[in-house]
Amino acid sequence: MTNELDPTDIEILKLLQQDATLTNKEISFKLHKSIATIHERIKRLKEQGYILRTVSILNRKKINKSLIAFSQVLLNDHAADTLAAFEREVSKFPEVMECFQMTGTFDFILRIATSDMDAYHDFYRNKLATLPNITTVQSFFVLSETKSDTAYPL
Amino acid sequence: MTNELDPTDIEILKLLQQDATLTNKEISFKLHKSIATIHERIKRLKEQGYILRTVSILNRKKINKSLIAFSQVLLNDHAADTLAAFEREVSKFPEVMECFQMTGTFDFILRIATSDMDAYHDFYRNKLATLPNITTVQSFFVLSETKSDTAYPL
DNA sequence: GTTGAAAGACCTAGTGA
DNA sequence: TCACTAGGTCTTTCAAC
Repeated sequence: MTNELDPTDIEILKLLQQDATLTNKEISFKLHKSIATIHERIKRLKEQGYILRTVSILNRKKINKSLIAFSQVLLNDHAADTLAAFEREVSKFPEVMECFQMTGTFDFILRIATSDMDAYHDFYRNKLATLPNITTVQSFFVLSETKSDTAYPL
Repeated sequence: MTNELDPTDIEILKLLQQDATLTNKEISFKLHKSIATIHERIKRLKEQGYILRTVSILNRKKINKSLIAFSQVLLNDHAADTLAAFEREVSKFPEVMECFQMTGTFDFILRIATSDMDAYHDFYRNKLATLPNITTVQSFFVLSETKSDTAYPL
């Protein structure tokens, strides 16, 4: 079986990125295909790793995660071991939802979710700033969410 | 019924943030509750807006979105109308997955998904840079993903 | 690759405890 | 909150095209 996507696969992925509670039946109706075809396609898309996982997205304001920060971190040593150690340790903090190594004037960008500025301060002081080899941390805070999507353009 | 979360609700949300394909039966087994209880809880969590939606997360490298950029945008005018107009227009671009208004030395941060640097360049030149009132755009590119989670800590 | 059919699993609402 | 019930829906498989 081929490992490339045809237009039906693309449409299925578009739909599931927006709403993964759609049943095979509903998708088959939208795409004018049989239920078995849709079932087979989705099974293959999961097996071949196109679909990584299916998750519920929560309303962060209702679960007391009102403050989102993006923190840019610069290290004072760029040996592979140092970078790997930072990645390993920072990933353990539950407040850190994302960690990317970046091009440019800093090394990493972190997305940090906390309840408020006090909680962020606590995280910064007692967790992030205790990691070795950090030169600077520059943080920016989300004032408002204009667009917040997990779907890639297809 | 109250609008606060008890420990069972928290556990359900934790599970569904990681894997929303779990059946009520599986969740009831993990949490040592009846299926009816789990069903009732999840229904309520959706109705009360704790669970916003359920989506499939795709493998961006397999769907030709290898390049992720974070772009910091500074505007030359901060009237409410200007901000709103920028938000409205930038949200229309499918490459823009996220747009947040931020505290600090710039106004917005955008997460942009494209296939490669050529595609990013095209987006920048023909879409983003054509919007009015932009003073500067500073972009950083993801070198590697250390952690990429949609789940909030609970 | 696609289809329809069929069996089994699951969802959902309701009852009574 | 639970156990149980029952109807309806969905998933999953498979022989056949």
